[in-house]
Amino acid sequence: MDKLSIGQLATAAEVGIETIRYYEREGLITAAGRTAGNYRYFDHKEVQRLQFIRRAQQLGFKLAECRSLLDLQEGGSRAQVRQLASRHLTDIQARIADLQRMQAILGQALADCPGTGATADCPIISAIQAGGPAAAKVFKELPDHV
Amino acid sequence: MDKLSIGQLATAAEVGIETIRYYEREGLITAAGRTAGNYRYFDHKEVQRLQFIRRAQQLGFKLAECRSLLDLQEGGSRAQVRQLASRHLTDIQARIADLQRMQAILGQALADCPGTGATADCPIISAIQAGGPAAAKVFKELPDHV
DNA sequence: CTTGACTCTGTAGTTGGGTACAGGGTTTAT
DNA sequence: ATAAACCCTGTACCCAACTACAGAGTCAAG
Repeated sequence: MDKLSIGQLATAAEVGIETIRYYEREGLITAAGRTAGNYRYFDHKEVQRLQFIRRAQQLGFKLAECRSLLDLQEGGSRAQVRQLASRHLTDIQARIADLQRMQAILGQALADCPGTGATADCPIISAIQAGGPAAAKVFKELPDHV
Repeated sequence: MDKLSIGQLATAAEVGIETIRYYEREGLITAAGRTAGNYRYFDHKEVQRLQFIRRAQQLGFKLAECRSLLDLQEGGSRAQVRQLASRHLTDIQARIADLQRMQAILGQALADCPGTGATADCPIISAIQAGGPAAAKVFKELPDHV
């Protein structure tokens, strides 16, 4: 058979069988057909498709975005791909900025903390409470996605 | 009454009533008692406690970590607080590093993309596929938490 | 004394990306 | 022929941090 069973596809693409069925339900991949006994069979190109999905996930794309990218790959414009990637990059940059703000506050609080004694007036605890010394330097309201 | 009803506490701390009941179930706050009609009542200090939780969340602490911090606040050592904060900071830094790697790949791919034409050989799509030109520069396996 | 606001418990749903069965049917190798 | 290995559907479960009811009881103002 020049087609792959679901197990062969799973092995080839290094994903779980349940994952493939899940992706099929979610519309990310499609079985080429079914055998007489109702077994799915897949084209070899689905291996590439699954690898594409994994790489896109490693770049932080959600499954829905992976689906869009796959759709665009076969019949979309570069402008559309660009827009998707660009929005995603903006989102990543926002998340970096939020994490960096947390890092700044925590790093300062840790630097201020002698590391011994009881927790009364601990600079780390203070940094969490409103107007704590470390927090006062950088504290701001956070957006929803934190 | 010098105590607060759940609704009054919710208003004062600017959280939802359901959130307070959820936090109680999770052991983050405790009602001072119950009325004859089985209504919870709370001490005013719970307002501060809820605000503490919110600030800690804004610093990226999970609820379970907030609970630990609150426990340590009343009867823990600075060393314990330090350890918790320090581990959290390490986690944040790892997440920043991952996001920055994504940013580098996507940023490069976007820079390489003219933004017009079909998606064949689109540098963004290529960056996602194995060995794409932008990806080749920086691509590595990602840890689990991405 | 009634109306409306408030609260109670308990359960289920949300998002995202799967994972884990249970209880069957199919296929393949010997 | 039969056992092992494979596959099917459907459902439920996992994480986190809530949120949304349903259906009942309670409380305060007029």
